[in-house]
Amino acid sequence: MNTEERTFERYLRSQGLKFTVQRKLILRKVFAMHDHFEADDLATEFRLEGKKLSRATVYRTLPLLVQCGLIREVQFGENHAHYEQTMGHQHHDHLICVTCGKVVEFCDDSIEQLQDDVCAKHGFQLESHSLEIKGYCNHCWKRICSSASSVSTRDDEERAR
Amino acid sequence: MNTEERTFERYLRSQGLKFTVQRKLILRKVFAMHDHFEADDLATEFRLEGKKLSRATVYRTLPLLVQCGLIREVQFGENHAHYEQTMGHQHHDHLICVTCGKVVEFCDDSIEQLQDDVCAKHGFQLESHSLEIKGYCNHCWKRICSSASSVSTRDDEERAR
DNA sequence: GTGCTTGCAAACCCTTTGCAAGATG
DNA sequence: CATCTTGCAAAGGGTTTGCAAGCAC
Repeated sequence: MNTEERTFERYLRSQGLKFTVQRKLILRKVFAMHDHFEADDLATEFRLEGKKLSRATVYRTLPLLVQCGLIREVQFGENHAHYEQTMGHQHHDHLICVTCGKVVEFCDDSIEQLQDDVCAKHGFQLESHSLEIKGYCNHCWKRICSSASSVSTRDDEERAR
Repeated sequence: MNTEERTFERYLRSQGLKFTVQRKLILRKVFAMHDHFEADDLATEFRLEGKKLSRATVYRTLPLLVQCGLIREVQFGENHAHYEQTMGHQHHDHLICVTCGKVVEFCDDSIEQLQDDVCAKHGFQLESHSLEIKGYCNHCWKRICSSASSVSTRDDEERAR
């Protein structure tokens, strides 16, 4: 059993909850995901692998993983939840390309520091923060500049897959 | 006709769209709102005033107002959209109390500058950004510290209304 | 008139929940 | 064996959409 599993099990027991097969499978899948994922991504993968694990269980388990600090919820401006691992990933924020949807992670200590200052100034006790910058990535920006008439949108990209 | 209306009308015409009664009513209501609002807030107000204006029309109109720059969408970590006016409101970000839900607006030029730098470093062309800091407001933090056993949650606050 | 808009209701997506059957400690 | 958990399917919010009737230009 690895670190995440021990952390999760300890958390569950501390709450009088049980470390079930399903919860273990979800934990493993979450830690096998690269980058960001949605609740539905997990459910779909389980279905594809032929593992019986209902959407409801996924939706019930993710908040537990958030509560014990193994994952965090991130906002990408869409009206549904996205998650990412916290372990082995220091805190970071996201740059999102509004054209192709590409997400770039970045970390900036100065910004973090200034956020602490803002909190202090307004008498807030900081708990978490999320900074989401939207713009055009290098690739898309060049394409827009070179041919303003035929811009590929995120929809086009998705259709192309 | 005031500035917002002229802006909206000009935008609509430029797109071959029409400046209907409903669109004018929604625009006015939006500019009569204080702070932040949700699509449903508008629909509900119209209903209360006895004005016939369907939810569908509100949902169809808000994106138009975003596209012409009169309002912007803001994320508060809930899985549905919130909006705020842009005119007369310089760019700002939000501090959100995780306990009582209070939202405080703030503006920090240094943070803005650093965001520009981050974009430049990653070859992004900045389009917009949103910084959302969650924490405990002064009031809630004191209450938590003084009585760790009886913390009022946002749910409690809502129930109390 | 032509074409964009509206209202309605149904559909949609993401998420939550009640319940009876099944697992866990 | 008491309790927590699961899967199912139904319900729940917020949002979108097809369609026929209604307006704007």
